Amino acid sequence: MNIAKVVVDVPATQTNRVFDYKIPSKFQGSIHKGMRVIVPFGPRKIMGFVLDLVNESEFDRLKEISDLMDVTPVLTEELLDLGEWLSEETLSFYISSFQAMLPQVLKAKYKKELHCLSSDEIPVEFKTLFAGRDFITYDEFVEREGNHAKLQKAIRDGLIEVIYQVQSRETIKKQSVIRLNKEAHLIEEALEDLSKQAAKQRQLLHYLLEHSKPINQKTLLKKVNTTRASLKPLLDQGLLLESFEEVYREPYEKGKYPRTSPLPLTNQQEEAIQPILNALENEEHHVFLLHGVTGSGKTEVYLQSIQEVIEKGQEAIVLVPEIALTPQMVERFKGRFGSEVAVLHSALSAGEKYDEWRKIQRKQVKVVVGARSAIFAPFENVGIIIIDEEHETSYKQEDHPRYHARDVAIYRGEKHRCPVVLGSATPTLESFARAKKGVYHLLSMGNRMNNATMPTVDLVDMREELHKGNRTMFSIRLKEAMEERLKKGEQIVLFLNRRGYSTFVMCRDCGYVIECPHCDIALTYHRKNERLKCHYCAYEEKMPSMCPECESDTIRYFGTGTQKVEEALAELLPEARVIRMDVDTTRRKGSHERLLTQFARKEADILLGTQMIAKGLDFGNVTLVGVLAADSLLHLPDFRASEKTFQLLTQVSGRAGRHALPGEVVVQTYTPEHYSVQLASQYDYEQFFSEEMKLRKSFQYPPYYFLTLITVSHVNQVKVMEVTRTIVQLLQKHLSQQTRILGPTPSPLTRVKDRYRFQCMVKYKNEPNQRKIIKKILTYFESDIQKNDLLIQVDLQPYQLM
DNA sequence: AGCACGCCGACT
DNA sequence: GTCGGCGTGCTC
Repeated sequence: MNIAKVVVDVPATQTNRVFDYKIPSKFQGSIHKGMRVIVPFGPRKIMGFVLDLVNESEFDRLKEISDLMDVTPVLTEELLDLGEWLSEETLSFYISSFQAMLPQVLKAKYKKELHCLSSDEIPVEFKTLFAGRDFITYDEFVEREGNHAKLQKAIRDGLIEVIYQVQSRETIKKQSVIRLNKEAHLIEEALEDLSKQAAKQRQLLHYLLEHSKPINQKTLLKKVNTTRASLKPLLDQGLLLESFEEVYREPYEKGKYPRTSPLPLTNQQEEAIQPILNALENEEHHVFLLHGVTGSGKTEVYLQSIQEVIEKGQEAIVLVPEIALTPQMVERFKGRFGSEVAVLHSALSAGEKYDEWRKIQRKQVKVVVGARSAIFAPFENVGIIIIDEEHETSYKQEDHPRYHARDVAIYRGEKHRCPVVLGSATPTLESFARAKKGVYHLLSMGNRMNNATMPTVDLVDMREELHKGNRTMFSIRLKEAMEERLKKGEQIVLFLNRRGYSTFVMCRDCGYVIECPHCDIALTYHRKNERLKCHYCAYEEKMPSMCPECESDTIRYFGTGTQKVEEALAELLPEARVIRMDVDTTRRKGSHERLLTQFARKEADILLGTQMIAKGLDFGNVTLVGVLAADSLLHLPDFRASEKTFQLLTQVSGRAGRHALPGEVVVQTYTPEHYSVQLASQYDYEQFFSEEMKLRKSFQYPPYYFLTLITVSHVNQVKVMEVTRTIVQLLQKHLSQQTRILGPTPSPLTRVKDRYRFQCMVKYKNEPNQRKIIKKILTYFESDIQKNDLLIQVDLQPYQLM
């Protein structure tokens, strides 16, 4: 095997294939599939992944691999296959899929350097630029000098050489470890020779003689209560030896989590877990849909299934939504499986993520709990894959590769012949429909643990409140309920859905709304620095004191943000202690955890927050949940709006009355008659499912039809419309008769960052050639894409329609 | 994506 | 004649 097939780090249509490279003899035997290598590509050097090792190539002028970037492969053979499949499936570049499967620090960074070869003959202006240095970065050259012609001449004349550096960003944390460097009797001798004043040095030696084991420098100095100053002479004399050993960055302190044991299962849990255990035993791939109401004990089912997997010597992947990856959740897994667990989520630093990933790669852990990308955990003997809160939209990646973690899970589950468990109180219609059809295996848990009942839900019609003259954001019913809890010392969770309710600025006189000059959307008011910001581009401006249109000074911000609710709350219930949780108050590392701990310790009466408090929280003292605006999601231009509303209301209601105390939910809405609000208040998923399915059928939406969303964007609106129209025509010509193609229509966000956006939607039942046709269409527009900055985005099975 | 090559107009 | 602008095409 002296030839490597390499996918290079150039995300472009023309380079989306393998390139062959000769393996120099010095790398023979040490190079393996799945490693990163540095290869010459054109005039530069770049990173690439080795996909295969072969003996022959069609190409006759092969270049050699320059260097290896890894000692062991970073991608297993399974993941290499998965990456290829993922690229085909999502119409992405191979390189993008491979990068998506690895921690960010393994992404190569590139440096271009100018090396001075002959400092005598070099032109004066270069001499000052180099100022005696051997080399400068290309960026520095561009910044300070920038004369390209002169540079090229100097290169041609052999005075300057361009060197391309490829570096990986990973860093390995090392710690200093101290050990004795001589035999004990020699140390004893040295002790006698030590100066009388060297008390600390003596103590250090004594300590090491006593324990005779290598010890972390920090701990040693602490034990002896000294500093490195007294250690240094001993190292210099060669009595002690210092070495640097690799350590993992520990985002979760060791031993912090008290160990838990498996709890006895209820009958309901027992019935749910049995089919999973059977599948494990028979090594069968099945997809299970675990439909369990909030508080029914799904997590314990996961934990005990994983236990079984570990006992079989296999590994487990658990996905939880980013937002639910709270310390509470981590605690449940760490508590049960201790150091066998790696945790991967976005709040970790790049280095921490890399360390957790390495624990998986080295098989030092058996379980990974993580957000979407943890589905690519490089385990080689996966025994179970669990996706908690299966309906969460965060499982769909919104940029390339646009994959859904559920699809990847099922693909890997088939490969490893292991069960995949999808858990939810409110499954997606797609999954529930598949379960009903028998494609998935349905497991139901309809009752809560501890015989707790679901909290009663009061729907409050906010239109009536308005008629009664109540103009505040709290209904009389909610206000009374809150006062009652405060009196009893019980706690309250207030939920506000920010989406679709952002705080825009409007003039009360003329109705003028301040919009982003680059995007078709109202600017959002940020109270903190009195500025208006655009959520889609970086634009921001100062909050004006008068209307730019009519110069009236009655310009105000509208909408309901958590900050505004907090202020109103302070007015309404001045004695209540409120914790506000939103992106602003949880931005700092660990603040999420701190706020929740405060609330758990009953240091506050009310927890007010957005999405992030809707899931996974479990506080026994919470007996009231208030939903301030239930229908804020309902009117978004999204066929899943009703489904999302139902899911959210159900999830939020689930936060109350989970233990001994009964719970109550007050839902404020402007559309109490809407079926998703009604049925959520009755906890009737089945009924909601059948109502919603009827609508999906008549409007031809999933799960009856598959969707493909194609979005075209360009600065020129006419161009966008033309291209979209052509795409629609091409699709109509090549796709089957039964398939419906809608469009061209302007996107819900017609202009973003000064680019116009048009879209078309494909609704189909069966289109085996769709990807091939779309690929052809993309090739057709290839030159426009490359030269004219045309952008065509294809999203198969889109979640976000905006 | 870079980068070189090459063609064409403007200038020493 | 030479320099530098950008369109075209290739990268094992």
